Amino acid sequence: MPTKEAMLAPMVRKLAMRAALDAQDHAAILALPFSQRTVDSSTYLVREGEQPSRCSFLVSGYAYRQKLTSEGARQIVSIQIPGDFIDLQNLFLGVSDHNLQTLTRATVVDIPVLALRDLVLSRPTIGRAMWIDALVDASIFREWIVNVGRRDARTRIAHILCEFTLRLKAAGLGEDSRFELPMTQEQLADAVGLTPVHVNRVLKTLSDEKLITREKRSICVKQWDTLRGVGDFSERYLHLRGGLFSDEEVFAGLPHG
Amino acid sequence: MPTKEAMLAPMVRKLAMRAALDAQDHAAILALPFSQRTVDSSTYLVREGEQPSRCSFLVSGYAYRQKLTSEGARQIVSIQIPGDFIDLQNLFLGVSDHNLQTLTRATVVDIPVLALRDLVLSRPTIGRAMWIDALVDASIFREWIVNVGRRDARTRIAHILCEFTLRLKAAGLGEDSRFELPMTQEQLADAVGLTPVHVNRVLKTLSDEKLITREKRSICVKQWDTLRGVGDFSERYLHLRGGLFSDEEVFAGLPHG
DNA sequence: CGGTCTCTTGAGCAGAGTCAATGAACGTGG
DNA sequence: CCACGTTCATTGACTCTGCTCAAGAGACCG
Repeated sequence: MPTKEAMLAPMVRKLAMRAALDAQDHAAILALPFSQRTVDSSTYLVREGEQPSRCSFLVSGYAYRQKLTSEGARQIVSIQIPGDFIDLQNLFLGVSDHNLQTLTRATVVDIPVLALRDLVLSRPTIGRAMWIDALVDASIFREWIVNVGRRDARTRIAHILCEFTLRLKAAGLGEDSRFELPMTQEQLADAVGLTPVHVNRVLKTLSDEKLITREKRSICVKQWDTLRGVGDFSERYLHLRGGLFSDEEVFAGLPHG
Repeated sequence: MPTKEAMLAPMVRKLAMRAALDAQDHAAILALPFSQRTVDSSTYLVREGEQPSRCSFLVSGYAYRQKLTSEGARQIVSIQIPGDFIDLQNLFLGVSDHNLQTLTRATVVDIPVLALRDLVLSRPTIGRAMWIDALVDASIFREWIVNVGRRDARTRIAHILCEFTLRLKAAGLGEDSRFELPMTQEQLADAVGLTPVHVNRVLKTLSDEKLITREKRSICVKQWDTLRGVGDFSERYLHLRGGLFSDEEVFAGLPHG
């Protein structure tokens, strides 16, 4: 049984990436009330229309936010990785406007909204860090609109692979440029607004061209520079620089080509 | 020459819709330092890569945020209407990740980022209102991802028309369900991820079916209920209820059909 | 070992794009 | 007040990217 501190430590790490927390900030975060749960993949954490009274933080595992159209089509609007706040909008919005679902078995920490609001008010630096987190989230949404609205299938998929690579790297996950992508091709399709069949064909060509390799659900970027070009990818929208990463750190270890 | 109070009054109105401001909050907003400018249509207010030192508030006129792909394609990621904060992300993000451009001749009020940060810290209710504003923004981005990713052209365009109708109505603009849409079909196309030619065809069919009427750049919704159905539109994501609007107010005056 | 889920591949189709020409609206200067 | 240029809207003909339908192959699991 992990201690309370051990469960909230990833949250300290996350917020410390966004703003310079002092010792009191650390202590205030670790003093938060919370509950913890581990759930199976495909579990709904929040459903559209609900009024959640807590905000969740993803300790381990992956999750995604999705919305359904009346035709039954699903669009994934974001992928959350370990160390992400997954529904910070509950902090101030009453009713959830989307569904939040786990991608894999996952452990989340739930924090009462009211406690988090107090924290944001009483510790300005933490408030700032959370603001930044929410704003970066919004920036990623904007890029996804561009991705889905104006890029062709090949570019779109290369782009999202680049995004995962850098985000996982920034979160300290994945080794070199290999990363576990625990998504089915159907889920990937729902994230980029394509059909699973077409995603499959595009992945095949990327793999035939040796830009990536695939095994099971793990994808390995073999030629970062080329994939970056194919995906029309610029990391500006991830706002990694705002944090503690220099350019060298961001790109270190990614294979040229 | 309008007084200082007159220029900032719309901002008070906007924030008051998001949270219950008291007299001190009002005074604090009206005491903000600011400069004001009126610019022509198509003027860039912020360019991607810049580090703006001020946040802009749109007093009159329309604006949009857009990003360009390396192919030269443009995607509009949001439309801002009078009374909107148009780049609240400058509050805490250093480098702009998108371009901000006026759609029409517009008057904006620029507020130094530092002054706004102080305000957010010193007046918690105002901070809360701005949080909500940013979170609603993000919610709209999510819906746009769905719109562009999973809806066909007809549904997509009907949906965005519904969004404008309600947002303009909530902002106290537009009479009945008539509203001025100061966009070219090319701009509308860039907002929904289609080509101008196809937008034109879809608008024609909507107009042939008497769901809307068009004159110049003004669009009038004739059969709200039907258009809402065609556009697979649900207003939840606009989070109007969080504010001062009841259901009756939101829908009042929209023509049935 | 059968069932289910996911991946893969082919064949044919269609929604939206491209290219191109015409027309309408508007502002400007002569 | 009219001629002209520019911008935007409209329409047709044709193309193509990505979708649909369908079948088969792996992989995993109880």
